[in-house]
Amino acid sequence: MGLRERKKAKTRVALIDAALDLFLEQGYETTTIDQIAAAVDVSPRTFFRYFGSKEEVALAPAADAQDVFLSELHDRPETESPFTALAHAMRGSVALLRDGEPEDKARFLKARLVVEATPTIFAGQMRLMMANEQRILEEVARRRGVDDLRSQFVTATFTSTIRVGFENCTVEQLSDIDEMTKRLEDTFTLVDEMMVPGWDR
Amino acid sequence: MGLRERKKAKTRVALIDAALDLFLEQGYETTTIDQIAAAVDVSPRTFFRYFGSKEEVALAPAADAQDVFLSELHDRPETESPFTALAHAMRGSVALLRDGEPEDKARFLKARLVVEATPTIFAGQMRLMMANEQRILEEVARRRGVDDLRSQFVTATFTSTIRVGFENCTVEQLSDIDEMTKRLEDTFTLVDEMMVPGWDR
DNA sequence: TTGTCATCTGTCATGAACTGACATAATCTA
DNA sequence: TAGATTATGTCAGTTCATGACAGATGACAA
Repeated sequence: MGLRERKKAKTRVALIDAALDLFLEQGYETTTIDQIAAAVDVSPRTFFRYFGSKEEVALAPAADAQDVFLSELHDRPETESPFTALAHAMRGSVALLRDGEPEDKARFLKARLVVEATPTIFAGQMRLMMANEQRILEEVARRRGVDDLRSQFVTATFTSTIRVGFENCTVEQLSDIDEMTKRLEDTFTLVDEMMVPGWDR
Repeated sequence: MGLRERKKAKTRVALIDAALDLFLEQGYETTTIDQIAAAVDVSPRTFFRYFGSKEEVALAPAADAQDVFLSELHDRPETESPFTALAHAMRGSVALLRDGEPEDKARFLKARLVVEATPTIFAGQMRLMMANEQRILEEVARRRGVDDLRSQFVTATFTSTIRVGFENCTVEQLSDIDEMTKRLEDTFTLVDEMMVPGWDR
């Protein structure tokens, strides 16, 4: 990796970190692009060369996490039923985060706090999840052999499960990956109880 | 109702209609507040006295529809299980629209086309749905007697059902309420097949 | 009817989020 | 080191959104 590429990656991360810190400190709406750019010593125009919008920088960690999840999903064995594969892919993604760089973990949790605190960003995350749902649907349809209403419902149910699992957490729970994992498992268990056996086949 | 109040309601509807027509004609991003205001012969400043943002005018019909749904939900008999009450409230809302003023119907369908065509607005609709979900959750929790993970899941499942039912429609399906109803019933039937009896009690 | 009050509306000024154009500076490659 | 690429800064301009104030309009009582 050349110097140019390394510098770019560094600037990108610096912009995300500076933005998240400012968002947490003084709120998303009240911090300006100028402030974020100044904190990293680049021009405001350069900010927009890294991120298409102010919203995008706040959602960058979430977007990255979704890419990780998708990659985990594609690595699941063919024998697993769709929902089982989805659940394990989720567990794998959380594990990667837990065992990864502390800075990455901190960044992810900060981003979650910002999302929870800002309706605009929360909506953006929903849009992100919906976009991701299309990619998940492809995998579910592939495993089931048909792209029908049921495949869509299995996919939507997974999204709901994740959403419910992450939602309504206290700040403590939001800041602790183990707590998150526990909550997630409770929700997966609940789904198991509520669904007819073989519902996702 | 006094003249002032009538005038206000008229201006509001005129702004929505003008905005939706412009959005459909030339796209959401490219139409300006100035254009919308000019089409209704009011100042741009006045537009913002009726709607907090450009997004809000596009989502006004969706927001109104959600209020109707909530009202239908509260009218459902106590004996119905949560999901049954939700499904019937949805049927009731659609029926009200079907049998209501043709202009209201046209406005609702136009708004749906705009939402489908515009990612930003789509995200906004998600935010609306999430906000509404909180209100739905209250009713589900009330009927079940407890606000727990299961109540949240029942609520989220309903939201998913509606979303899947309305999603991936052709423009024709989007423009025809009977088609929408049919699709919705198919989805409700599917949920019935996939869930364990009494799952929402 | 008329005068007073509350409310709505238009005008103006301002700030912040973007975007295109172009020049400069940094990196890469031969 | 020279020349090609690519990143960055500067500048000008558009649009969204909001506060302040003045004028217009409907509401209401004497």
